[in-house]
This record gives sequence, structure tokens and C-alpha cells, in this order.
Amino acid sequence: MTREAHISTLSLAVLGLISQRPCSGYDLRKVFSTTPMGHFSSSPGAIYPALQRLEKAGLVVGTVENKKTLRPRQVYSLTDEGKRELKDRLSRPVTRDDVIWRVDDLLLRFAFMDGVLGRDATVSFLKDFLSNIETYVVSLQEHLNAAREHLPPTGRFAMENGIEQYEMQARWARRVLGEIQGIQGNQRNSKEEES
Amino acid sequence: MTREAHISTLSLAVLGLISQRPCSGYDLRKVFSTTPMGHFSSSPGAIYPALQRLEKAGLVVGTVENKKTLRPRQVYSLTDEGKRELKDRLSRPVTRDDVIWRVDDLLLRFAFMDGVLGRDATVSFLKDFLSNIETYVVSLQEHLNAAREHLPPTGRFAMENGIEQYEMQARWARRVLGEIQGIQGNQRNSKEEES
DNA sequence: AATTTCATGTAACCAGTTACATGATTCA
DNA sequence: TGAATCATGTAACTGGTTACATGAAATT
Repeated sequence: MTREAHISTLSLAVLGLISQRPCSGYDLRKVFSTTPMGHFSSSPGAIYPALQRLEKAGLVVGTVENKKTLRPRQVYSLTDEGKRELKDRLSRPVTRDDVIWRVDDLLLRFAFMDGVLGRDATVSFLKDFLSNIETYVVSLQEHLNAAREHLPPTGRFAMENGIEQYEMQARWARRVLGEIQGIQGNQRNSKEEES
Repeated sequence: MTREAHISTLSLAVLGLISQRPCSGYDLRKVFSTTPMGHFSSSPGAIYPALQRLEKAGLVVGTVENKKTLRPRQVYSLTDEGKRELKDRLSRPVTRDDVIWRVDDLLLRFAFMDGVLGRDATVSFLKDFLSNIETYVVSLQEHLNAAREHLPPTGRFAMENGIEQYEMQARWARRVLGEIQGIQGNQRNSKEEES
């Protein structure tokens, strides 16, 4: 029955935060409004409905604190199914479409991997991420080369911006991969720079 | 009456493309589906309604080719008001909120500046862009420093990713600024690197 | 006493997604 | 003749935005 819950990026952020510690809607709003996490939306009109959807889907449960007062504080925590779903979502393979359309989502998934996935899964996520990025950069460069002449200058600069974004992502992934493997991996010297 | 048309990013892309040459809906779809511009959506369900909205707002007009056939080809071009609106939108000041929430939009605006705005406006757009980015990077770094200890490793890496994205944007802006001013600016040596 | 902050939500609106529908024209 | 491609659209759904509403507790 509860197959295939469609979890938006915002809901994933909510799920991830709750996985770190139980949160009320207000707690979540604070996180979103005071940290760069707020990049994924913000306001009550998004967060409370998201919480309701997650609860309806059985991924979180709200337990009421301050039962007496009129406006009780609802604190949400993950259900077992919620944990499963989160794990599931975080360990999904990285697709080409993900790097094209949903880099944010990928970064969010990565941000929550500690405590949900092991180091091996994190490393292979990064490797997949990196290789998909590298492939995509190549195709972007080809596209730019093909289009270069027909493009107005600012159009070309804008395309270069896009390419540089992905190149930056690749550098980041290489660096992080190095750090994660270097720190507590099977220690051989990091000798995998340059293909 | 026609004050304040709310133009989504997709609509802006459509407007920008039409400003370069008149397009049918199908033409637009081709551009979106074969170039990285497709980053801003895609499919008929988005583009045709967008065109209708723009037409209703008086920013574009569709003229029918192939009048005889049942499925005539509608080719849209900018009205004077559309040109004004585009110019207006492209020359809006760059705000802090723009760099936080709407970098895509800013890049899109930049991509269409040739042929709509002059070099001076483009340059000052870039300068504004750059200074807003620089300010924001600082605040992100401060936030990271404050949060560093409480953050799980992957969370920290993800935040660094965000910072690096903005640093990349800053480098891009500096480079492009240099190229634009260097090529046909009042030629003094580019001596404004390093503050 | 007034303001701010804690805390939770709803309702109208809007734009984008997916999936479907239609039919002409061109090409194999 | 059948497939691909040209070409235009609609409808149901979904989720996020803005703006509003409510009221208790804490601070000034």
C-alpha cells in the first residue's frame, strides 16, 4: 500500500533534519530561516503541509508536548518506515538526470549521509556523482563549441558559467573523496588524481 | 493597467529567446530540449501556457503562418511593450535576495543582455553581481565557522560546496568583467585585480 | 501595557509536471 | 502504408508562495 511516496526536495530536507533529532515545525522553520538550508524554501505554508504529508505517508509521527495548552507543540520523529525511506532515498544511484536537473537534491542527500549510510556508500555516491558530472561537462563543452559562433557574447559567457559550475562540482567531489578516503580509508597514498 | 506583469524565470527565457528572433512554440521547445537552456523547464505544458500569458499581458503577439491549414503555425514576436518589459527586467538592480534565491535568473538575464542593454549596463550588472556575491560568501563562511563543530562531516562538506559555488561565481564575474572591459573598454591596463 | 517571540496553521493562487490528445506532413 | 516528425494544445495534479489568522508566554 504505502509504496512510492513522492518526496519533494523540501520534504527530504525535513526528513533529514528530523533524522538528526526530533523537531517541531517551528524548530524546522528556525533551521530553514537561519541557515543556508533555507535555500530549500522556508515558510509555514510549505513546511507544515510537508509535515502533514510525511505523517500521512507514515514516515514521521508527531507526539504532542504540553497537552493542556490550546496550542500544543508537536514534535515529530522518524518512524521505522521513515528511516527506511530516507536510507532508500539517500542510497539511490546517481543518474545523469540527477546531475542535470537536481544537483541540489544530490547535495542535500550527501549532507545527510552521516548517520544514515556508511562510509562505503558515501564514497561510492561521490564516485558516481563525479563520473556523471565529468561526462556531462564534456557534453556541455561540445555543445558550447558547436554553438560558439552563433552565440552573442553574453550568451557564451553564461554558458561558460554553467560549465564552470559543473567543473567546480567535480573539483569538490575529488577533494572530498580524497579527504574521506585519506582520513580513515585503507591507507594507500592518494594517487588517483589525473586520469 | 498593464502594470506589474509577474514574469517567471521560464517566461523570461521565452521572452529573451523571442527577442533574438521570432519563434513559434515549437521552435522554443526545440531550443529548450536541445540546449542547456532546457534547464528552465521544457515541455508543452509549460511553454504554451507561458506564451499565452505573455500574449495576454501584451508582451508578445502571435501571427499565424499557413492560415489555410487546420493547425496553423503561430509565430510570436515582441511587442513594444514586451521590449520595454524585457529591458526593464534585465536592468533591474541585483539584490542580495537575487544572489541567494535566484542566481539562475541572474545568469539568464545576463545571457540576454547583448542586443538589449549596452555594454555599460552589462558591466555594472556584473559589478553589482560580484559585490553581492562577495558579501554573501563572507556571511556563508561566517556561518560555517560558527556551525563547524556541530556539523556532521558530510554536512560540513555540503556547506563548503555551497560556498565554493559562490566563489566560482565570483571568479567568473571577475574574469568576464576583465574580458568585457579589456576588449573594448576605455583601454587602461586591467589593474583592478586584488582589492 | 505593549511588543516580541513561540508556535501552529489555513486559503487563495500560481506555475510547472505528467500524461494525454489531435492531426498534418514527410520520409522510408 | 506506416512511422517519425512537425505542431499545438489541454487537464489533472502537486507543491510552493504570499498573506493572513490565532493565541499564549516572555520580555521591555
